[in-house]
Amino acid sequence: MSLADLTRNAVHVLPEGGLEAKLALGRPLRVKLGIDVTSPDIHVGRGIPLQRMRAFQDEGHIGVLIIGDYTTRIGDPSGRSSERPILSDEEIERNAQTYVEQASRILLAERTEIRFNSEWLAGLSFADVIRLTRIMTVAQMLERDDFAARYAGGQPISISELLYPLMQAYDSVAVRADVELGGTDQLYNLLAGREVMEAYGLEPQVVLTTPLLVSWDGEKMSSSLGNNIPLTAPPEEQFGRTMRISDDLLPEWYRLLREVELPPDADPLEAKLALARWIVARSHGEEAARAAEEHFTRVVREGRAPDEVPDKPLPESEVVHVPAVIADAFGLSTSEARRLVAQGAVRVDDAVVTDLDVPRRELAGRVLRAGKRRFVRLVEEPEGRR
RNA sequence: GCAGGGAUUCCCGAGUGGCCAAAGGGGGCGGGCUGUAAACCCGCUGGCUCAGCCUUCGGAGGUUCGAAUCCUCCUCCCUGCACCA
Repeated sequence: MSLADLTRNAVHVLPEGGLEAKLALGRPLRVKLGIDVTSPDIHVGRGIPLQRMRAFQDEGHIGVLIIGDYTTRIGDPSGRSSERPILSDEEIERNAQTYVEQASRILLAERTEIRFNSEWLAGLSFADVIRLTRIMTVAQMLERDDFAARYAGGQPISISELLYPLMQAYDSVAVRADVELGGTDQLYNLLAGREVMEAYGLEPQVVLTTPLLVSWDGEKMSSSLGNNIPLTAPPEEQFGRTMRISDDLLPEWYRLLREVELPPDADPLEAKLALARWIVARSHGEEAARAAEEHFTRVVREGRAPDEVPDKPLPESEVVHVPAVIADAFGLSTSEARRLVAQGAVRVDDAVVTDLDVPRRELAGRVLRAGKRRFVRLVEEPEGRR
């Protein structure tokens, strides 16, 4: 029974029988999951392996969360056609710090061990690195799909990128992992971990992969594509983004995220709303989920202004140049703002604005709206002044 | 090292002296429609208080009345050859 929980939704559990053997050891297993810090967000898709880690924790095992602060300096090329940008130390540091908090929305804190891989990677000597590189061959590396594709397509592959799987594999050595979790795109790296562990005289880890979550655009969820739902995004944002998925993604999302089957006769709208509530509630609690749904109903379904609209002081002049106000209030260029006006997307208290210049008295105290989701209340008094 | 090819607006990708703020697609934004921030249809998509002006086509110079387009140098990428104790 517990084995089924541990491997729910798993795509690969390798080698065959390996997990059973590990469990038979009768001690808490060390279950590793490495995460890169290239982006400041962990999204719900990346939360899937975290959910697996949680399942292990619920059975008394230890989750070892590895923050790839050092590996990020190289950039994992998995599934990418080009090298990731190298982040500055400050950015890496800033991202890493928020990860623990984000992951805690899913993990059991008391059974989580958090490690930064700079802890051991930074101290390796050149000779140590050479020893590591001897374990695998170029041909083995080029077997990896994305490397193979890039090589065949004449795309550049830097030597440092080839080192990535080895570094990640060495993490497994350093933390003595029993099991390593990851998305299916990580299969190669996880298996490399087995090989490297063996070369260092350790019992190789068991590899468990989970499916990649397909987002509303049909692509795998990814922070760099912008089709993601971050675990720490504001409630309304999480809710709205969830509502973007098409109905036929619902069964998959139910299975992978909620870990239940969507009843075949379920009403799509109700099911999607329930899913959105669940996602928000996991991150922010029931109350926030309720508020997010209310916001969605009001703003998106009914097209009305939300309860809380931020204030925006009007400029001093008698006649107000609307594009300038829009640009300033919503962080757009005045050209973009002009286009919005030209397209009839700008309203003041539900009346469509057609003039670029409007007398100040017709604006004061009213709600300015640009498009469906941008609202601001125009006020007389500049903030912080009296 | 040698020889070719390449770098275009957020991305991909046309454009090879004026008709170019630059085709087309993607993405994004907006409007319509909708249970939906889905799908679909239509429009917009460098900046600027905008019938005009200003700044873009890897970088720096140059030719020309006029350059993304021609020339020189530089940077980066790709391919082939050479190298391979």
